[in-house]
Amino acid sequence: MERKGSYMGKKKVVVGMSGGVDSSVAAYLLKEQGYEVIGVTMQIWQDESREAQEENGGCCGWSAVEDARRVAGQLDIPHYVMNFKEEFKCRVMDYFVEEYLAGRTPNPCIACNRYVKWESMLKRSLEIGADYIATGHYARIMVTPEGRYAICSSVTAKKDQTYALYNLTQEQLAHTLMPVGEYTKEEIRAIAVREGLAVAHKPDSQEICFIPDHDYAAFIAKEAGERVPGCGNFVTEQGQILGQHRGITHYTVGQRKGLHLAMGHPVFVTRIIPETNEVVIGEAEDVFGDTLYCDHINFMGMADLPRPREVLAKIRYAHAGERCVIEQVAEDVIKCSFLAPVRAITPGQAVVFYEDGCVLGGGSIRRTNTTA
RNA sequence: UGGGCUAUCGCCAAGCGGUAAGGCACAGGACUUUGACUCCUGCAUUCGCUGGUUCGAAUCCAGUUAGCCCAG
Repeated sequence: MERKGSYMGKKKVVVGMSGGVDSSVAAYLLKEQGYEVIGVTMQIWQDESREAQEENGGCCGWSAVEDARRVAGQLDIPHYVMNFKEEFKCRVMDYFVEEYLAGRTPNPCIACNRYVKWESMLKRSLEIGADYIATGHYARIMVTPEGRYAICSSVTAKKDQTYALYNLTQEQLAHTLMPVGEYTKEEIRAIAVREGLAVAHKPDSQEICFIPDHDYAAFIAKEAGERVPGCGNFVTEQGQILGQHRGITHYTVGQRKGLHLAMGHPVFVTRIIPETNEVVIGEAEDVFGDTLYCDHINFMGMADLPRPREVLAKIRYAHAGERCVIEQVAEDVIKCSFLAPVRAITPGQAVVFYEDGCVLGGGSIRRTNTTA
């Protein structure tokens, strides 16, 4: 495998600047490397209350645009704002709500990456004559011996962001640069300080940016209106009713806190059944499973899956990964059989397959045998 | 209406005359792209109520209230 992009000469690149440290340094590094750099900040949602955003310091608020503009000024590069509110609403926020209504736990960042940051921003960038788009992700893009692009873990495993990028297409990767993937978080911050970038000490953003108060259920209720599921029963796998829940949108598989169930020992959500509006409760060991099926497959480092293959799979962000055998069992369905049980396989979350630190592909978890 | 039993934190539950364990739940904090997991911290001046006996009672006594069981 070889590095991509470094030999490309004087090319034009659009850097998605979130106003944070990472993307600011990304812009700086690319300029140093000789690219013609254009800074772009995406406007993807708008909250009426400004305070909420300022304290959140998220990737997409007001301060984001102002911070990005300030940094672009320091680097002496042009800066534009691109409006992707419609795409974001449709592909991220609506998706987020629909998944919860279906009893699943969505990962909006993955959807945002694939459809907004890349699909929309790349398209618009190519239209204005750019050769590449770049971001501040801690990941690297490699070319496999077969000539396919693959996202690979950065040198800093602890700030790895490859999981959320598994869904990018070959076409998108062909036009993407991730300059900060060559550095550690500490090095990036040091560069920001050394260069006197205005955002050098800004804290990392986290949590879902379009729900600053973290009240997911309230957000879903507001968006879904009449369709929001109401109270229902907490039940055991045997059907025994343990109590009332506040609506399935309040829960995710593996959850312990917030159940208000005093069983004498900790209990966890093992399954959510939207058809009956039930939340199934079980013991700590009941939330382990060894098989899952996923769809919405995206092949990245591997072009297809003609025969079973053992890989490392991550079933949620910040998951270390487990060995498993993957096998294509239908058009757009891969079965994943873990060699050892994994905790809280959650429908809606992504499963991402790795080999030697590089993303082979992944999908969206549908079915599991967590309880059966 | 007689007889018996039980009443301790939101739930369960230690305690048996010496000055209120613990678990769960909950709250706050750390971590975090799952309100996930995990970890840390906090959480009854008070033991159904009223009196009494004791230097001292949640623990003993009397009465009272409530619930459960048996008898009708």
